[in-house]
Amino acid sequence: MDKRSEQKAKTRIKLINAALELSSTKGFAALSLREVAQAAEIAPTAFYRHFRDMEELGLSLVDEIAVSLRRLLRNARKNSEAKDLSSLTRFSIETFIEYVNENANLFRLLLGERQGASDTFRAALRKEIDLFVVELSEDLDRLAVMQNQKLRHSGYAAEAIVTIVFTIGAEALDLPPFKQEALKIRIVEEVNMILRGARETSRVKTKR
Amino acid sequence: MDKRSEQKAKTRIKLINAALELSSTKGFAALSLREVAQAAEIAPTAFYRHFRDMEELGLSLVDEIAVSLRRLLRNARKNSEAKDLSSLTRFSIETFIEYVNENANLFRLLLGERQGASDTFRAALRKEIDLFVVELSEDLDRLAVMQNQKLRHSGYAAEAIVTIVFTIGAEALDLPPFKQEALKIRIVEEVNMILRGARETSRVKTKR
DNA sequence: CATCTCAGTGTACATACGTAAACTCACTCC
DNA sequence: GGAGTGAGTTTACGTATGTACACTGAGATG
Repeated sequence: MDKRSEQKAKTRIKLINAALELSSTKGFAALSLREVAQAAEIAPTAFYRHFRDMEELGLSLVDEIAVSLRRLLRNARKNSEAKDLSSLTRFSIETFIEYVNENANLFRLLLGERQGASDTFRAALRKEIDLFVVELSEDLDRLAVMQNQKLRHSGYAAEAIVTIVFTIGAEALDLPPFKQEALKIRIVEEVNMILRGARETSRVKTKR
Repeated sequence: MDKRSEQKAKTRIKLINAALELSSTKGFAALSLREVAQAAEIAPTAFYRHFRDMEELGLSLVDEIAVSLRRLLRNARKNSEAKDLSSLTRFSIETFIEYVNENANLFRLLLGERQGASDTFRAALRKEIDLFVVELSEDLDRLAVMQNQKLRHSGYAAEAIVTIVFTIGAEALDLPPFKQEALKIRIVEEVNMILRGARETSRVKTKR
């Protein structure tokens, strides 16, 4: 590869990381172009060689989130063979919390900017989350078949699960490791609740 | 009441509303003292007669959210007599969506600043949400008794429900009214899923 | 090798920021 | 009714912001 464009790519990454780093403490909306440039160790005006403005940088961050989420999904699937649903749930959530810890800044951005940010920004994030929900929904269906069970509207179940896991999981970010254990249990419990509720019981005990 | 402090209270409210208004588009963290003062139609330096800095204003906004949430809960309860659980769920969620629409800015702040903001800010919001969860949890218990049912860990159920309702409900903010109907159905469906999963079935079908 | 390209720099400017200080003047209070 | 109070204003400051413009110099190109 070009030595020139290689160097450019490097600074671009420096900018992205700087923005990620800074946004985790004060929120992306509060970042200034200059402070990002400074953190990336370039002159303010060099910023424009990479992005038109802060909004465009923001969209690149969303891309970053997107590939990161896909990696997460891929990893979770790879290790999900030949397990029963309950230990699979537990395992997936551990994978997830691990991911959250490793990508704290990305994750903070993902959740923090769902509200508040610009329309473009918000829409881009929504799209990524929806995609994640769809994938999980398909996994749930696949799994139900494998286990000879029926789920009703796995779509709703998936959305509910993603909402819970993402939102409660975000709290892990501010917690010391030893407290994260309790959090995991809470999440597992709640996800199981949803799965139980989604399961089509062979004969439901109706009161009347 | 004092004519003087009456006037002061009025400007204070103007400041709070201005901040609320502005924060809904760009996020609270991105607000400057000067623009809030300008929106409230006072000189920038008069801001200090009311708050030490923007952080203190923020905490007042959280207070505003707190009383607003309590009002919501009170209203929902007042109209919840003599209903079965499923229509009660539906009704509560309609009340909630109505509330969200009427307090759009407060609500955006509540959700948007859960991440991102300062520690004090975040902690204050967390406290309010937790309180809400506790109240809902008690309501669930009370209801279960009334209907002669058993719930397991209503606490988890309440947390899951609040998370779902708040997060998905927040999407209503960006939706035209005619699309909000579909959203309500989604929420109702997911909440019912959780409630079904939380219900202690008289005899659980265990595999082994 | 001469020339071109372009990521990054340095300087400059208008504008917005937070806040200190000294002020005004409608009000409260004795 | 005269003194004191305090919400709000005006002026002023040092600092940070976004961005235009002219530049440099290492690396690509023919």
